[in-house]
Amino acid sequence: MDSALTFPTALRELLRTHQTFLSYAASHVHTLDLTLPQFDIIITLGNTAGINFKILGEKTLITKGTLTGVISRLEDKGLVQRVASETDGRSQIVQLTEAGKDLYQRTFPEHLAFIYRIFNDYSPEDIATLEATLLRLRKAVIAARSNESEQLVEETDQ
Amino acid sequence: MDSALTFPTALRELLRTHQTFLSYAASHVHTLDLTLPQFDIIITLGNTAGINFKILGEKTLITKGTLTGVISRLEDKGLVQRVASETDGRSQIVQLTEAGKDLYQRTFPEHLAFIYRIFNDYSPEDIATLEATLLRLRKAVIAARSNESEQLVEETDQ
DNA sequence: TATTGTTATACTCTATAACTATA
DNA sequence: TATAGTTATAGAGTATAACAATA
Repeated sequence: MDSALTFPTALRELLRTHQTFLSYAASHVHTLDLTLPQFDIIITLGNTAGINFKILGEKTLITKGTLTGVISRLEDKGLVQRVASETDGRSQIVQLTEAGKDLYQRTFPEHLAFIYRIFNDYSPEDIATLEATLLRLRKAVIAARSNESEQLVEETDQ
Repeated sequence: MDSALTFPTALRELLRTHQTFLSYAASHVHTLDLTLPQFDIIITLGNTAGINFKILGEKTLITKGTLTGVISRLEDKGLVQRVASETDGRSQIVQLTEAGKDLYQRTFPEHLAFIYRIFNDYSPEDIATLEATLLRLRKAVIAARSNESEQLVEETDQ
């Protein structure tokens, strides 16, 4: 036991929980011959008419330079396509192709089912509680991140 | 097509929560000039006398080939050192150097404090509930992972 | 001038397999 | 034969900055 630590060690487990979960989720995604960022793009585009690079990057937390490469690889796989924006000549819309839509509709429920195996011993109420807990956590992280970036903006001069 | 999703879309938020959290945690770790896997090694080695590659890989979910590179980079930074095992000629023990211990003792509490900013609006009971929820989730993921593949990772409780 | 997306660079992580040296 | 760790390889993501086209 780490009794020397003055901070709750359970928070170390929080980090480990996230890591373990991501590793588990990735093991399914890799069976689709996709990376986690690539699958993230697919499910973000799912059930939309297309999203431009700027918004897509904000939603997936992938910076623009990286996003160009990720989208190009998905394009090479025939899963997404670039379409010029009609309202802004600088902007490119990223859409799922028909193959991409097929993949999304086939694998997203499959992915959720894979995730659901985790919850064998959970009651429906347990799952609802977990989802509410995580949603609140997500909002709290976003709030903290906002405060952080404000501080970073203030510190940009070093 | 709107009824195509038979699974709660809230689980999509679960993925996003993990991602958002990791991104937030990474933003602090990067200020230490460390990557997330490197920091993971540091906090795993913290308050231990050293761990060999095999166990270290199991704890951090980094495969051996990758681990060699990660440890070498940390060695280049003077934060860890390799020590030959006295009982097994094949085995290398990885330890924090004095600089590594300093870093750990200075930054782990700092990291937890950074994480704690998320919980501004949480009561102590809320935090306890969240920790219990996540610990249960972690155990459930490990159980699902065990069922999924034959290569079981022996988890040591802390 | 500011913004959108691309290109270029250098680094790190990842998975995999072949390899060595011990056991 | 099996195991612990290294090396080699190819691919992918990351941050960062410079850049072109458009607003």
